[in-house]
Amino acid sequence: MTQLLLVEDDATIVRTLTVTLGAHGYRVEAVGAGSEAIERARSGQDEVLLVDLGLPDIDGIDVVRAVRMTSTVPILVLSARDGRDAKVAALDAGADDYVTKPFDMSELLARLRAALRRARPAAAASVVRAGDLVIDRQARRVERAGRLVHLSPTEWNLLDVLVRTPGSLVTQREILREVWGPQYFDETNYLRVYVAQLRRKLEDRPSQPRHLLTDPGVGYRFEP
Amino acid sequence: MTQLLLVEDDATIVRTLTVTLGAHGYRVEAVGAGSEAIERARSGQDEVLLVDLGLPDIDGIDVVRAVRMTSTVPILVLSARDGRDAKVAALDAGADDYVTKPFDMSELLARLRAALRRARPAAAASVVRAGDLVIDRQARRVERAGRLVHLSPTEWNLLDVLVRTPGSLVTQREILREVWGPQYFDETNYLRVYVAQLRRKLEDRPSQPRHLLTDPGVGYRFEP
DNA sequence: GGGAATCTTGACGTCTCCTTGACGCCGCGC
DNA sequence: GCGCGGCGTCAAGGAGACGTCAAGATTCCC
Repeated sequence: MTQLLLVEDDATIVRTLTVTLGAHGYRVEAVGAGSEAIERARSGQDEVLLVDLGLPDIDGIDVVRAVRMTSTVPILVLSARDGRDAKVAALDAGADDYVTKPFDMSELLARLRAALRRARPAAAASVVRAGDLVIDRQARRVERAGRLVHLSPTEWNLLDVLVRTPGSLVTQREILREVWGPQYFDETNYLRVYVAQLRRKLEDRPSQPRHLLTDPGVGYRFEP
Repeated sequence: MTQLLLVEDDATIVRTLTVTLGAHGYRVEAVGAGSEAIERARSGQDEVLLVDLGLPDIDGIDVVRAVRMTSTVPILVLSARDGRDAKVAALDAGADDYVTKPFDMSELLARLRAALRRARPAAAASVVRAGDLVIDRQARRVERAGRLVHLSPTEWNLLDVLVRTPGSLVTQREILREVWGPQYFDETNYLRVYVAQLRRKLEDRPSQPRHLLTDPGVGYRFEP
């Protein structure tokens, strides 16, 4: 269920969208005035905003601008105006997308998915936790017990391959191909050396690893 | 200057867009085939992709999907097809936006701005503290132990790029692009010189830095 | 036009990282 | 009991990246 705030004063459109979006996994909350919308957006309970430009009190573009002052929530603007200037103004005010009425519902849904897809990883970043380890793939950062751990490029690439699929086995061949290149497929020496280095840096007792596990003869896995 | 990869096989459109986008602050690199695009996107040197759907070798949607496997770079799809299905397919494959040809240039520019605004790291707090350092990004002001530290323009720009995402690694390429411009991507000399200058001004023991850290062969990070 | 600040460039010593080989341990099959 | 293969560990060497310094070159401001 995705919480969506609809800012729209036309009761017919509100009804249509509430039903249709509701059928596609959205919980729709509707407000009719821009001032209400700004206040409610501040509470941060909505994951995405759908803003109509034709509001009774405030211009929709000002709503977008006001919300953007305090929030990075995705905003889609709906409008009957197909004018170039309105689009540019809305997008530059901070809107993420602009859909012209009459709009196609499957397109609107696709654009909502796209906006949410972008917004979500940013909020719940691609961070993997395991015991006292924090691995932030985006920031290329590894912490152990709150302290930054320095990894060499190869060490990081190896860890990244394993962490990408937590808990599941990655074959030696696959690791070698990803980290060193396809022609290194039989250099299992490298794996032994670098896995050992990672364990020394990341495990409490490198000789009895809890996170970087060996499947003898097959490959390695990262266990959270 | 923003580095943009244009994936388009029609030479006329390439020429038009290169000129027009170039006049608006984009450095346009064009490739005509999808396979080229996928390979080049992997290098991570482009800040945004503009993909045409009608390519000679691979379907543009597959290009989008392939790039999305390895990258979160913003992708705008250009297409002559106005069909609902094509839009939905492209957006669900990972495109950030879909613009129908013939498109209005000012709208395309606005959509590019919107996509880039989202992609750029959510501006960290305007004031960042680390030890006895106080860095006010908005005021362009740096204090160390309560005393104002003077930075040259380049020194400031470099520090700003690193402080914008505290704790996360910034690649050499990215720093050079942001501070000196895309064509300086291999002038790592500059980095060494300016990082050293910053350390001399900001670190207690420049030879054992605590905040401006090196990841040899990869980049630098600001550690609070 | 002159001086100061800033940027660019090159050289050199130092350090990190990747690679490689040797050795010991363990489990398994003979 | 013994040999064998796979794994973990260690350390050395060389290539390349980095830190440092200082001398031009350039820009900017007065």
